[in-house]
Amino acid sequence: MSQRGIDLTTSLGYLLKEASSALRTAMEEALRPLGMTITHYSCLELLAQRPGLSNSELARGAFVTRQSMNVLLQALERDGFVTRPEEARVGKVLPTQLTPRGRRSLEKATVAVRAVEDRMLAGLTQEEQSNALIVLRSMVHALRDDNQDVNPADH
Amino acid sequence: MSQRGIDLTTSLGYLLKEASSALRTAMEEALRPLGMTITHYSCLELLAQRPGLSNSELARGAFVTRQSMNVLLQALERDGFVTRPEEARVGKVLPTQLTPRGRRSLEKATVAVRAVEDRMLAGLTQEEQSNALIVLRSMVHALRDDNQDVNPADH
DNA sequence: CAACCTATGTCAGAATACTGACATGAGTCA
DNA sequence: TGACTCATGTCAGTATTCTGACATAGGTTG
Repeated sequence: MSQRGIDLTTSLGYLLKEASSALRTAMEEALRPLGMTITHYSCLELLAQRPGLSNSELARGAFVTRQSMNVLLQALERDGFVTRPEEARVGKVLPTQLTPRGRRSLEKATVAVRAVEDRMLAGLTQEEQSNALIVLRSMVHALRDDNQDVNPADH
Repeated sequence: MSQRGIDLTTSLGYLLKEASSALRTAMEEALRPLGMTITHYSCLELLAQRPGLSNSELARGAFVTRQSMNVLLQALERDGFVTRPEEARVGKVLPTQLTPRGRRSLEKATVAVRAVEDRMLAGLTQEEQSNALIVLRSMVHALRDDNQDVNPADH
């Protein structure tokens, strides 16, 4: 009669959280010697690949609120890792750029993070990895707010 | 010469974080009407499946520190969702039990969480799901602290 | 037995992220 | 043009989690 619980040992949701937690811990340990946090690193990595990203765009890319990213950006700007124009050229958007110092800092972090990711992927075939990519993308898509109960309409 | 960045669009680590973030947001929205947080729910679910778990064991199962779980347990005990003995029968371990009220509260939450998980799994075949389980377990294992560079020695 | 190590529960302070709120700029629509 | 909606940057306060620290219980090892 009463609803049975969710079996944690076979729940994809639980295992997803476990894997994410393990990755987070490993990355924190790898970045700690560099005095860098995960959000800190994510911000620099995003800026390296897509220079000129705004505060809100960086927030979405790093999976935090724009308020959290804002305080981080102010610290990064104060310490000379990034630069932002005084005023917006259009709207209120302030495009952010990496400084040479920010780029150097990111390079060390990338080495450390890549080592963690390589360790995580060890023991998985190329096919398993690409299958995992597909499955994770499907989960992300299915969980979107704007995807409550509509039929699968491909872009 | 210089280390190239990590391509976020094809990085399993980044996608893992994205999926985990999406799941977290969806679960928060589902649990908010019940006045329950994710850690809160995780604690009750763990106790339902393995009654008598200690504070530290619950912390590991919910992927938080034992300090965080401790403050949560004190609140849950104060509000009558769980009970703990005054003194430890052996060592310092205080086995925790769900109260009837805690069990009722959990049942509503399980329904909400199951709906989220079903939505996440929609569009995935049974085979894709079990393959994803295997891949995630492999990642978790590879990231363990006590698994730095030893040869694959099974259990 | 004594020294050591590990695990646990707990308190206190620090760090981090979040919610709420406000003003402003851009696009839409009647 | 004016009203409306939406997104952005930012400030302030709150909440949650973490790190540091301590005392204690149990097992291990010499």
